[in-house]
Amino acid sequence: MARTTGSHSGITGPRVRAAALRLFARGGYAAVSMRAIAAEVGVQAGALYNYTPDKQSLLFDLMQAHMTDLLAETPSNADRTAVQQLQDFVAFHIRFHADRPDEVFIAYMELRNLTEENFAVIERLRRDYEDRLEAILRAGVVSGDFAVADTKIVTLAIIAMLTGVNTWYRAGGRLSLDEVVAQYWDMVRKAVTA
Amino acid sequence: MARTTGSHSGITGPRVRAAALRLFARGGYAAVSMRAIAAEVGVQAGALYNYTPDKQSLLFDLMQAHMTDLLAETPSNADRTAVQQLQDFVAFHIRFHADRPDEVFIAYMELRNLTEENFAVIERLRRDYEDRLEAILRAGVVSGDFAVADTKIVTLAIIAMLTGVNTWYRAGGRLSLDEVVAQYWDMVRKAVTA
DNA sequence: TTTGCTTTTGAACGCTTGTTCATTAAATTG
DNA sequence: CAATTTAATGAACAAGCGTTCAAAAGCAAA
Repeated sequence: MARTTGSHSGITGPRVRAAALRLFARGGYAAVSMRAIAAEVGVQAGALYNYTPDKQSLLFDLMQAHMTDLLAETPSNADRTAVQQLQDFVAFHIRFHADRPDEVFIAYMELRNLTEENFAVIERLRRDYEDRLEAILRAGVVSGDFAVADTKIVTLAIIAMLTGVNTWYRAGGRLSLDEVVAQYWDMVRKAVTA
Repeated sequence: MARTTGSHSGITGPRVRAAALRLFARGGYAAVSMRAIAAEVGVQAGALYNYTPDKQSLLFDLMQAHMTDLLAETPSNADRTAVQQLQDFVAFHIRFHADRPDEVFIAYMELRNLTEENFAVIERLRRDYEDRLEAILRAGVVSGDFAVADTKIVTLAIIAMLTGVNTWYRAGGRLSLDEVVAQYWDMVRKAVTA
């Protein structure tokens, strides 16, 4: 037999990406075989190559889509004060990442499994995101609201702290996301306030 | 030929662990073959099994040694105030981790490549370390020096922030380690102070 | 119902994987 | 120098890897 009953175009593609996302996040890119992804989809390994040229592209496309979404949804309202913009950023970062644990995990853990060219693309997007936060911090320093000696370090420190939420936060746990956001905002605000 | 000229007992073992450490940190556990480790040592793959029962033990032993060292060297001076102890902890964490980038990378990235039993051991050591910091924070809350709503969250937030230093700090870079420690201590102090 | 297109199968390709072991050579001991 | 111990080789094992492709089967349009 070949084509199985009920198989349709347009549905297998997304299922391949979803399976790769789940399995890469769970076991790591190098440890997940194309046959394992195919099994998750319910298909033979050869069929995957109708939807991706190779395994590397599967990883890269997932990471690029994630970073592009992240940048597209990052709030930027120049009418608000630096303090307000920082608060918006903290809330956005925590919520966006909490919604996409698998994507976040892959984006941070599988960088070294990208080819050189693909890595450069993702790295650039990551820097763009960091620059959004650093711009807010610089504006706050200029306005006198923030007292930070080195905006680059504080940028990286804040992002590391916020992203760390994903290592322990689980929906339905002890704390609501609102409470988490409030507590992290409290720490960030105090850490940067003059 | 078998045993090569100049080969000695007692020297290959450490070299195997050092090679595994370097290569695991660089390429990831799953992507590094026993033959690649052997080549780094300058030996054939079979010889590795004089020094480790299998690949998994190689990874586990590296992680366990790292976590055990970390706990053994964590400062704990009950004579000092909570603020002083927190400052000691921040300085220690940054310096200890900056000295061991490969070990740190592996300890955070390769957890999912441990067997269930091995994972439980490492996870326990990690929690012990977190508990050290949380104890300091609780003492500071009791003494009135710290104002933190949830010591567990703040513990995880601080550790994530401090460990993030390893993603960008390089010896001989723009900032000295003293400056890095001073800036992070400034942020941590402000974030937790009443 | 036949034709043509799309999608999947299943086998095959060459290569790499972790691990074992009889053999051999170097180092050590007496 | 001879006997013994230690350590490394190199071939072999079965299994799994990413990827390709002719053949087969389902679907859509006529």
